[in-house]
Formats: sequence, C-alpha cells, structure tokens
Amino acid sequence: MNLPLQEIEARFRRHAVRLTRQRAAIYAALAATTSHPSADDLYRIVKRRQPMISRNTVYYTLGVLRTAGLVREVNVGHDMARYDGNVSLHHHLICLGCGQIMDVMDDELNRLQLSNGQAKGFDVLRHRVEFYGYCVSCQQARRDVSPHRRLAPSFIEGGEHGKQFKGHQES
Amino acid sequence: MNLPLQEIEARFRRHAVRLTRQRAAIYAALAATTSHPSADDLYRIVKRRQPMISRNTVYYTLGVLRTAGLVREVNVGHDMARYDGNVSLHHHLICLGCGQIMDVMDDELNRLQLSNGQAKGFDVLRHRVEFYGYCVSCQQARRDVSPHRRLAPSFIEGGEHGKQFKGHQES
DNA sequence: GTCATTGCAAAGGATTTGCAGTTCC
DNA sequence: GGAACTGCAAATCCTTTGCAATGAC
Repeated sequence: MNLPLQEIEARFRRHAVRLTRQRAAIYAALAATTSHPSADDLYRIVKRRQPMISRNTVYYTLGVLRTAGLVREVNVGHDMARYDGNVSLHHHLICLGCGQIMDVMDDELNRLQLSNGQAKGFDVLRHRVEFYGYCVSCQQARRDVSPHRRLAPSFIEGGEHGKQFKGHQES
Repeated sequence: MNLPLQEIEARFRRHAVRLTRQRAAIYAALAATTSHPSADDLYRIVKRRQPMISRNTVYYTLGVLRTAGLVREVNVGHDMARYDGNVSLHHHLICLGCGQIMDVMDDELNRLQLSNGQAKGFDVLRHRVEFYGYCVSCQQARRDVSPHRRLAPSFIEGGEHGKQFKGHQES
C-alpha cells in the first residue's frame, strides 16, 4: 500500500503541487490508509517521522491537496473534517457507533440523478450517498450493554445530545 | 405555516419533551421555515421575540428536540450544524455557491439499498443522498464574475482552501 | 532570486460545560 | 418538591491567520 516517492512526485507534478518533505509524508500517510483520518490524525501520524512538523502545515497542505484534486474531504456530522486519498467516484458507509467510514463502490449509486422537476433549476454537479448503521463489533457491543433498548441514536438526525465517538463512547 | 401552540404542545407531549416558552419558540421558528437554519440563526430569530434567551438554551433545546426525534440535523461540509424541522424521510439539494439547502422528496431515493456484499456486515439503518450544484442565481453570479473559469469548487470534495459561504463569497 | 511554504503563537468561531437560580410537572 | 431547564460566563475543540524564517523551483 505504500506509495513510492516517485509516484507521489509524479502526481504532485501533474497537479502542479510543489513538493516538500512534509507534503509527501502527509499525502503518503493518506494514500496508505482507507480509514479516512482527520487532519489531526494525519498530524500525529506524520509527526512520528517528522517531529518538527506543525499542525498548521497539515491543515495548509490538506487545503492545497484538496484544491489540487488529490484529496477529498469526507464529512460525518459537522464534526471535524476527515480526509480521503481515494478521489475516484465512490460513496460511504458509516458506523454510528465508532465512526469508522467504509468505501462503497457502486456504479448504480454513481448514476443517480434528479429529475428536472426536482432539480429546481440547479446545475447539479455531483451527489453523494451515505449509509449509516452499526458495524459488526458495535452491533455486538450494543447487544452487550443494552439488550432491550433499541434507541438507534444518530449524530446525523436524531440521537443523543453529545457528539458521538469523541473517542469511542456510544450513546 | 405557523404552527398553532396547541399543535406544538401536543407534539412535545407525544415525544415527552417538557414545554417551555423558549422551546416552543425555537421549535415554532424551525417549523415555520424550509431554510434549514443554523443554531445561531434560530437564536437570532427567537431573540427578536424573547430578548432574554441565551444561545445556550438554543443549543440545549436543539439537542433535546433532536433526541426526541422532533428535529433533524443537516450537515453541509463540516461547517456549523443546520437544522430541519421536517423529520419525514427526504434528501437534500445544496447550492455550492450560497449554501442554501432544498428538500428533495423522492421515493426512489428513499428505497436505495446496499447489497449484502457491500454492507460488510453492517446493520444499515438509514441513508441520505445529497446533490450538489449551483442554484439559478449563483449560476448567474458565476457567469458574471468569471465567464471562462469553470472551476467547480467544492467544500465537499476539492474546492478552494477556505470555507464556503461565510457570508456569500465564492471561490 | 522570488514566491510559496513552514512553524510558531495567537486569534477565531461554533459548541459545550459548570453552576446558581428558576420553572415545569 | 425535585428534576429539568435557563442564562451567564468561561472553557474547549477544530481550524484559520499573521508573520518571520526557510526552502523549492
């Protein structure tokens, strides 16, 4: 999964992004995972190899990469932004318990369209589909904790007051 | 569009939400609009009639209403949360220029499903579909400003560094 | 050499928390 | 009467900004 530096270099050049050690590391870290890390996750990952790097650089770089089209932002709730090195057209499946985000590749979803009547004159450029539910281990955890409550909380529409998975707590 | 207090009272009772003047006002304001206001928008709206109300009460109340299932949170980017008094199943169409959010009612979208293979063992509870594009007046504004650049920026995936429509600026 | 990028520190904005006083059921 | 709610202020968290030093092309 580790992207060779050459490839990173090539992509940066292709997208007119200036190459620095920090940028390469940030992009490599993102490309090496499918876990959709937050800016701060990336900061911590890169910091292991480059202790001098600042958070600011990570944020700034993510902005640059996003603008260049090398990186996508994924949003879960209005929580902190999470990033995706996979810029091909795809959708997401999100765990309401632990916040993990899985990729969903599906041509049918990619082809969804709004009828003219629904589009209200908008020039629609793209869409995204997100599925929400509980992953296998969070299903288990919920059974263990509350065998009878089936609240189906949500950080999207409904749910408990607080934010979800600031860590891994569940409602 | 103005919900009679009686109806608010009935809904609160049905959802076991304690009734106060502030809550009724917040919920009424949300029910009276399709503009998906932010917590702060609601604070300002309610403040006109109840100058003593605090922001905290608005946030707290929105949490209570959301938990009770009387209100939904809508998220655009990872910007501030926006709220929707329409809790029936529906989707959204969002303007990348000005941030307005339109409701999309569409049974076909409501019925979307993930195949078992794609669901990865998740217990999928719901999904949402969001369409992104430019509304009529933002299309016009873009033509006026930059007749040749067709950047198609995005606060979702790609786009300029800054946030969008903190006001109405465009990239 | 020049302009973009980096790192630091400080600011900013949205949301939450602590707590004392008040209100609803 | 007691738990839940309200308002105020302060705190927290994520992100951005200002600025001087550094580094890429």
